[in-house]
Amino acid sequence: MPKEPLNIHNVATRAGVSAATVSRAFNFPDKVAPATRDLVERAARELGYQPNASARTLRTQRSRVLGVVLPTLLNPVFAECLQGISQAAAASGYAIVPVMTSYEETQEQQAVAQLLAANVDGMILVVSSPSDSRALERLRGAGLPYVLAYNAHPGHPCISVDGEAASAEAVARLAALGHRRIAMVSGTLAASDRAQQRYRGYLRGMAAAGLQAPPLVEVPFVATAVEALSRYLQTPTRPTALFCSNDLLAIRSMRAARLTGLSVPQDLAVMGFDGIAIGQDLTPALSTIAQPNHDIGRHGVELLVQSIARGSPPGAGDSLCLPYRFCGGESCAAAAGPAA
Amino acid sequence: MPKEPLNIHNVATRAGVSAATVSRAFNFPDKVAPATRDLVERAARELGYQPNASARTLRTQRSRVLGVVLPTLLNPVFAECLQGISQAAAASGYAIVPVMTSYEETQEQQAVAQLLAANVDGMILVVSSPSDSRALERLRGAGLPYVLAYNAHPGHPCISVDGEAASAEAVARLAALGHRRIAMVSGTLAASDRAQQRYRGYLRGMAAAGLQAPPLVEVPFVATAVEALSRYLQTPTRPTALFCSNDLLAIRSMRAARLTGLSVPQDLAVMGFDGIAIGQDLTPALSTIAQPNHDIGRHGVELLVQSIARGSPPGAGDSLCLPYRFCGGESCAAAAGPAA
DNA sequence: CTGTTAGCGCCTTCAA
DNA sequence: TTGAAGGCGCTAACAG
Repeated sequence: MPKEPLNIHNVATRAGVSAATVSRAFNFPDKVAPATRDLVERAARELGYQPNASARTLRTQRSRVLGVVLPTLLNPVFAECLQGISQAAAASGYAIVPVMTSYEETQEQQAVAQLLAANVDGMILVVSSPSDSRALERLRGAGLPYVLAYNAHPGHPCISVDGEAASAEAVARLAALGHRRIAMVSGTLAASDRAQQRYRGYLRGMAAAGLQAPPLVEVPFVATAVEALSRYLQTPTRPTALFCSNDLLAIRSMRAARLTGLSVPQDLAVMGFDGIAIGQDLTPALSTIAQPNHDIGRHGVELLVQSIARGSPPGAGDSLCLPYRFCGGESCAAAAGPAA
Repeated sequence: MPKEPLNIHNVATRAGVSAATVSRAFNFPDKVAPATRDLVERAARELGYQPNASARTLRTQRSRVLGVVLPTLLNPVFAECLQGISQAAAASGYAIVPVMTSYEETQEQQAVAQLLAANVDGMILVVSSPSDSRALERLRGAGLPYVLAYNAHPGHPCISVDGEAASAEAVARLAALGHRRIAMVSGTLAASDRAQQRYRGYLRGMAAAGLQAPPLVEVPFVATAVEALSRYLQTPTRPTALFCSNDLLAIRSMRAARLTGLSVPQDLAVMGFDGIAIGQDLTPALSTIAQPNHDIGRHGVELLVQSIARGSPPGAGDSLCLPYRFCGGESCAAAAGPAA
């Protein structure tokens, strides 16, 4: 039983019309007589026909697919963002092709190349460093619409939050609680421009509060983060507050504190950054700078879809700086008074 | 500057050969003379040429794309699994198109229809109920290779763990700790066959331990889960141990306990199910049944890739039951002795 | 309003 | 080893 192909011709024959009419019935229902349309619709339904996306893409040069380049899904920030992208894309009739890069520049390049070959109509990317990215150069060269997410850079269209201001505010809040020894915890600083931006904000906030910033606590390896932090928290000059570059680090810091015998927030205040959902289900609930992860994805999609509709790629001028929200939580409290 | 199209013909001209030769140089490098191959490769590189995926797909009927149907990325279980899928797919030269269904059967159907039209070479799905799924019928009818993930069903190829046995074991361990009032907490039971499977295992485990199972605690809404659980934990006949249908529920249960003034694990033991990574960074670290989420995704991809290579879809006989791992954690302890 | 025609870019016989 | 030709399924001019 060699099943005959389910193409437009087949449907046309069954409906007693031409292929062109079937095509029109699908793409411009108004341009076809109601009676004919019914004929076509019935034939298509009976056969279970769906237009072939590849043929359509080949012919129209539009795939209705958006590429997404992300570091990883193991950090809920990006999972939440991708969820937002997915929903917004679906609402606009787009499919998505995500590619994970593990924070590696070479993988970013490969991802872009792969997605270009796949004929995506646009791309949303989170890169490690927009300044000198070969991947972005390539993209710009191709003239394909793209938007950066989370990254902030004057030369590219970006959906981001002002991480520097947010970090400065976070520090200010900790200072207002009476903390003076506020340390910043970060992953490898070089691996992410967000981390660097947040570090700048931290330094600014410390300066504004008239505090001296202790050395940055860099925790490069996830696997040993809790251990490293525990050791750090046992030093006699340990800080009374930690500002963490992201929520996962903040959660690990809380664990390190507990393992060290410190209670959060009484002995140690912990502030995160990102606003991942699970932070609010912990006890203590995580104090953090919440980014609108879902909306970052959504706005990225909308910017792309609009630009595709109007036929010109988004530019740096289309960048959007979304508001962040300070999320009180329970992991920060007033500093203990000096040992009286 | 009307940029000329970057097609195979163009490359051929520049290399001084025919389009067919360029095609061969890309697809069967051995079937072309080394000298000619160099010519083609150089021309392609200079032009930045990459074969057009849509045209290739149209011609060969193979897209090198796998569809993935998931409930949501907001539960880290699926994010971790998708990460595994993504890596395995990339390793085999496949791209992925994920579609989120919000646990809704109608969305599952749409997702399958959409992915079929997109010419994916195979699909990995997590559905709410395989037994009577219109989506799966459609898929089977199309003869497209597919695998279920997490779902277990004798009529379909599945990558899963024995959730019933695992649940029974979890209960046995709680019973061994001296707990007698062990309640199960679950989301909407009807929304997921996994939840039902785990509930069966719970009942079996209770029976085996000679314990009477209190009524199932169903927590349908995520937003009010902590509140509902807090109320539940204030009842005088509250259990001393909670077996939760998934880790997110377990985490919320721990928070509810704390809010109610109970400490975990001293006053209340909490056991989860899933093994999401973040559970191990909490304090107390989550005791749970860990599933190999990454590997579930990976095996799904490998099964599909193999079946595509051999030209026949996977069958129920190809199902894989992966081992789960009991993860000790810190959220379960011996039951407090009876008030002496 | 509908049909005819041509071609999107590629692969794959078939012939040379 | 290479080239020529046809067609995958669809859409968009252009006729009618």
